[in-house]
Amino acid sequence: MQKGKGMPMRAREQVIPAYYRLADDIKQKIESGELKPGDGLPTEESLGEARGISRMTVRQGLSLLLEAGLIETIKGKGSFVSRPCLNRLVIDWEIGVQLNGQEYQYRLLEVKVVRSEGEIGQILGPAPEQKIIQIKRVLLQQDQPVAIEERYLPYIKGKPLLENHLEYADFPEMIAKHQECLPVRNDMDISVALLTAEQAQQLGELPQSPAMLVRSIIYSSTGKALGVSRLVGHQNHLHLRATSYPYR
Amino acid sequence: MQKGKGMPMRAREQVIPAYYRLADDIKQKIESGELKPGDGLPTEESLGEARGISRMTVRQGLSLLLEAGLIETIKGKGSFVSRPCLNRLVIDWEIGVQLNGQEYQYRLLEVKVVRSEGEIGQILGPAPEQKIIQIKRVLLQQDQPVAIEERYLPYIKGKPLLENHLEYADFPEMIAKHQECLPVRNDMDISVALLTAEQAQQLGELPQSPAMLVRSIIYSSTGKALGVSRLVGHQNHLHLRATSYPYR
DNA sequence: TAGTGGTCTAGACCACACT
DNA sequence: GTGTGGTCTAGACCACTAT
Repeated sequence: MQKGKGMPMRAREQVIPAYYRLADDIKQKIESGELKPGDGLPTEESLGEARGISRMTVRQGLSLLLEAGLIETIKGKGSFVSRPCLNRLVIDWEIGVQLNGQEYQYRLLEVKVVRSEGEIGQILGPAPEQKIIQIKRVLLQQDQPVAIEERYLPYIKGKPLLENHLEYADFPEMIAKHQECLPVRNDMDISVALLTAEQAQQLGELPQSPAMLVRSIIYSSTGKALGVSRLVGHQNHLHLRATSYPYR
Repeated sequence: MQKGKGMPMRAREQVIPAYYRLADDIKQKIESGELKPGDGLPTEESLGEARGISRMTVRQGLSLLLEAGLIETIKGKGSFVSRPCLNRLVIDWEIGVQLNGQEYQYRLLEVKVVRSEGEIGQILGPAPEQKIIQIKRVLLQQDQPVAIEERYLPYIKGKPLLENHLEYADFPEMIAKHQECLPVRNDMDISVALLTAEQAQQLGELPQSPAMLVRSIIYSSTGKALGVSRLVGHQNHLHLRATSYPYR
């Protein structure tokens, strides 16, 4: 723990970079209330002079706070503490997490090639001759079925779906493997639905029971839909948790 | 529009900063497929040489791509195109947007002070003598009630709730005005619930009708709960839309 | 040992906001 | 005009990776 000659002060300080320490100090002051939303920060130059670091290094530190949404900067005026935005929320979509964090298993129900029609056909392809792969799986917790997932993706010659993908891959991963285009966007729609007779039977519920429906559409960078997934979850087992954007 | 002597080439290029143009060019190459996930980028030095800009400027550009999740950098090895993460989704929680984007109105139903008890009491305060303000509002679309919102926040002396806040402020904003601590975090839980008799009556539905329930808890930086909100939405009117993190 | 990204400097000029 | 943040340079040394 001693400094010693092999470890000069200079080096010790560099274990944590100067720009990071600056950002951390200011973050502390904001979270402790010493700096309140709307308050102005010292100028970049004076922040650097106070710590003996150059302005570029100060800016590197401030850019961290900017990314995190802790401050805003206005050219010609200065940097100011911003009010945290609590209306932008992040969902980490890992199905295991959403199922109350408990263990779960998959069981493959069905894989078949269907015609492009109905709602899914509308999304996936205007060409009516387009063939679509449909994959149905059931999610189990302690051998109890808790949700049904249907995935739809265009049938592409020479891009077979490997068995282990069918069993284990999450949807964006499966699409990345099966498609020629790179998937770059995922749009989700979360709503309440009533179980169809078939779904109810597979879940061991009564038809018309309420359930959460999560529909997900994967797009390429050109805006082409590469796949659709529909997850129908038992109301008592499927929750979605979201939290406001980092503000770390 | 001519360059003229007042507008040398140098200045014209600076309209869009060099670091931004670098980032944009690389982004194009990734989205067009010229650069695929896993591919390595040229070194920072060579990127700079090719464009006649310094390495620090190159790094500023790459940091944009890093933020956006388009690339990853590994010290000592290089920068690499990353596979976009489609499992992190963002919800912009603006109630108007969630209600199918249509116009809506609020109607205040009730404001009262209640004792801290039950689920809300558990969250808001261990002190049983703590008083809690309860605010109930109904959301209307075209004069049709579509959702009920209940807000709970600790009663704090000398921090009155102004009438216009009751009517119009969103929840984080209301808490920021009424609380001494700065709200920094919002945890949401989205689930399916059945309408109580009272809720059904207020929404003009049958009791036990399925609905979407969005519970939101606002926290301070010390982890203290500053408020709880429960939004119960009619299944046909309340959707949540989420999209994968920018990847702009 | 050579190559890479990570950190940092001490300047410079610019555009913008105030007064 | 003065002060601020935005952009940019031409170096430097470091730590890490690979060979």
